[in-house]
Amino acid sequence: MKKLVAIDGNSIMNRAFYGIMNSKMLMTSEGVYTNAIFGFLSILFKLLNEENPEYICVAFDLKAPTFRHKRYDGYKATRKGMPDELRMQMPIIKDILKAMNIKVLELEGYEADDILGTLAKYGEENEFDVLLLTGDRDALQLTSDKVTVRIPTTRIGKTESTDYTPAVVKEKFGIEPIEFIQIKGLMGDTSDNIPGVSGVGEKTAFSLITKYHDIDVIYGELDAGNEVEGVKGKLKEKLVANKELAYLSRDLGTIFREVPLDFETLDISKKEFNNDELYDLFVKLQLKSFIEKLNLTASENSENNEASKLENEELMEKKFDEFDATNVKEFSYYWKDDVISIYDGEIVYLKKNPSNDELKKIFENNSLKIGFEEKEDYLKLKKLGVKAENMMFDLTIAAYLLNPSKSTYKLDDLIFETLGILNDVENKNEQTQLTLDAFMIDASEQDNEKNNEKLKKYAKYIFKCKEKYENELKEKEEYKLFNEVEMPLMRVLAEMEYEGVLVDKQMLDDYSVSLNSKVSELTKDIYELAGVEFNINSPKQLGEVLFEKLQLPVIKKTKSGYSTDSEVLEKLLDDHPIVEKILEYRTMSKLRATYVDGMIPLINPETKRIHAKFNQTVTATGRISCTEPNLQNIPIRTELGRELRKVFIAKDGYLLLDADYSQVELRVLAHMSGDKTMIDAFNNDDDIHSITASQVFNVPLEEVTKQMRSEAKAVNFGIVYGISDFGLATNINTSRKKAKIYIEKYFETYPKIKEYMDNSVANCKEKGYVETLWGRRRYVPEINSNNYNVRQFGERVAMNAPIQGTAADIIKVAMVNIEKELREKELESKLILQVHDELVIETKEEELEIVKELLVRNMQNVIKLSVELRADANVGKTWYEAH
DNA sequence: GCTATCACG
DNA sequence: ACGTACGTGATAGCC
Repeated sequence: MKKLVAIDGNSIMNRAFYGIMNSKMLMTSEGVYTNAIFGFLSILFKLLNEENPEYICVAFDLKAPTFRHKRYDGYKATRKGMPDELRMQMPIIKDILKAMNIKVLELEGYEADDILGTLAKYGEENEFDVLLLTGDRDALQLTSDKVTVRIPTTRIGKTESTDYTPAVVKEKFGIEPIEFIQIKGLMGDTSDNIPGVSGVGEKTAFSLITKYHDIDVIYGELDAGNEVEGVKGKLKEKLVANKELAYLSRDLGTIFREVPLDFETLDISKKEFNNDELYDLFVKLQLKSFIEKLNLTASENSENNEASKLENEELMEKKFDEFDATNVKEFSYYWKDDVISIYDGEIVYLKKNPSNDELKKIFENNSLKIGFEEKEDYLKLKKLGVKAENMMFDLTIAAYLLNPSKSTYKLDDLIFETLGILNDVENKNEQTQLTLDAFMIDASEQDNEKNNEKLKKYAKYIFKCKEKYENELKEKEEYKLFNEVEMPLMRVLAEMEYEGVLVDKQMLDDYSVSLNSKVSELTKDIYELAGVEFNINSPKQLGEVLFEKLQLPVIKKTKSGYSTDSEVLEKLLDDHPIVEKILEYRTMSKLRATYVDGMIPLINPETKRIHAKFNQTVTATGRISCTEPNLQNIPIRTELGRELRKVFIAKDGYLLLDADYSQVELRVLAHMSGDKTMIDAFNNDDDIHSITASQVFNVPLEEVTKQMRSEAKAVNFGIVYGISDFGLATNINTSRKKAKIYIEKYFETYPKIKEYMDNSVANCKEKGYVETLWGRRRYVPEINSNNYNVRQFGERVAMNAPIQGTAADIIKVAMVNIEKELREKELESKLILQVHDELVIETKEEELEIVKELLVRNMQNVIKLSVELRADANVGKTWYEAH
């Protein structure tokens, strides 16, 4: 039997949109959402693969009113329109279906459901095996011997589904498929605003229909004045009173199966995909995985023929010996494992197992090195004794500046997005070929050859990407930031990683032992107080003990159960002695797991130092992040945690010199907003939080209490984060009303700040991005969302990113200047850490005074703002003393 | 792989 | 009526 598949396009797109939305907001770099398209196609390709139907089509609803609207004014009246993020994906999916040569059916006056019903009927009458794909349970009424309804079960990341045959329907719902319309008649449908019989819900409807199968039977008996078993009292009254509505609802809920489709001319047979059109669409939508999955290729006929040319043109190759870096102004390279490929814009060179001398020939010269993740190369070379020069165009960093919100910057993705080339499509095809031929040709030899070809292409594509990126950076006025801040900083970060920070391993080991004994003691106490042994680290088990066994009041819930975070535990302190122990346990076990046991294996046995990674392309705001380990979140707020800083020490003859900015973000805000009151406060060297408190709480400066200052501080922070009354209220534990008054007062005190914030939001709405003082951009597509929460988030981002980002710019410039001056003055002190507003230098004792002056001066003189930048320095043998 | 928690600026 | 403070990373538990 031939297979016919009919899909409810609206319903599946809807499912896909909400199904994938939470996991990741898929969209192209220009802000075109693709999550529903991605989900729809994932489901569609899976279906095509598994079913391989001879006939297939997709039905969509049209906006025009249907016969149901004419029948009943209220039909779908309460339905909200689809969100813009989904709406914009509808025409695109239709274009894709067209390129796939899959028939799209839309008929004025009918819903997709009706088209599915009509096709199903046609299929039944003409001996087809019909499969209906929809997310809507209403379609279950269509199942029959020949018609199966498939409903995807929305699971994030997976496309699973349930197939409904009449047997499955009977088993799950206890009724025949066609009886679903009777159910509709009784219970209606809130989402479509079908009334049903008021007061009759799911339970009653199913029990009545299981027994009587048809509302005609029920009303027949009732009209005849007979007793109907199970229909008494209130229920009987309601059924009688709402008879008309019941019949209307049944009609509305009945899928119409006589849609005027001309089956004579309708061609829904499955055809070949149009490679060129699909390729172009997927390139535009940046949906690389589908190009891979379908083995689509760039073609000369496609819109993207530039990509196809680039991909197919012959590469001129010369022997590596003929490469002379001093002869070219720039070249790109790709270095993987033991092979390095080089492209100078015309000629490609390949070198296997380069010697140190050969590496020097490549990298120790003045020509511009264009690469991918150059920091890693710089470090690798430095460890080999090669000093890379003019390594000043890194694709990752360029791509990051152009869009800092991406989660990864993989080379294949960058090539795909900028050049429209999918780098390993060919490779995939050939790989299957290769296994077949393996017994005839030396596979590894061929493998190597393929690999070399790929490496050469990488070098070329990196060169081509650079041209585009350079232009784009210039267009967006981010080139100076790239060339004068980020690229020089890359080297500074590499040097910092190379240096690392010295750790007192003995002290760390001792700390581990003492924490171990404290943790086991606490564990014992907790078990005793709970009267049961359980895993204290499991929030689930802990929740059961606290809130079920011990009956403590539930303060807050999480998605999966009781919340047991420190905020909740603080509130329960007086209710049970176990709470204090748990809080202490948490502190200790956090210290042990993350900062002691987690850190020990990261000490390099040769240098005795921790060489953490400083990442330059992670944060959306321009800050640096730090991993393996994260040295930017070493405890300081509690004395116990702070002790840990004693293990970070300076080597013999050296000291740790630590300087941090005072209130950079607020100073940046004062400058960018131009608020005179705040500028004056900073320039008078006043305590900004106290000044704020005195204004907001309406008291003279001398009468500001600690409590008031602390709350004013929270308001200042809140302002920087893009304040809301709710957020401030939870933070300082007060009412929303009071928080609102504080904010109003704040804006009265600093009127220009209010103006600046409003302006940031308005500007972002118009341009789609915000920028820092150095022109660093962050795109904020959320700001035009129809979803209130998403939009609010966008607005906060628009307020916060320029401030946090400008502060990041400032310290980055300082770092570049500091490293440069240290180098030029041939000092032996080295920058080793950055913690957002703090820098640490391991400084030679004899150099201390020079370096201290140099450090503070460079931090303060980054830029002349309308407020002074202030940095304060401290010295010590350990980080504990220095900060 | 996701969730909850907690460490920092 | 609804739920939000901004930016990160590491660990443990759990599916």
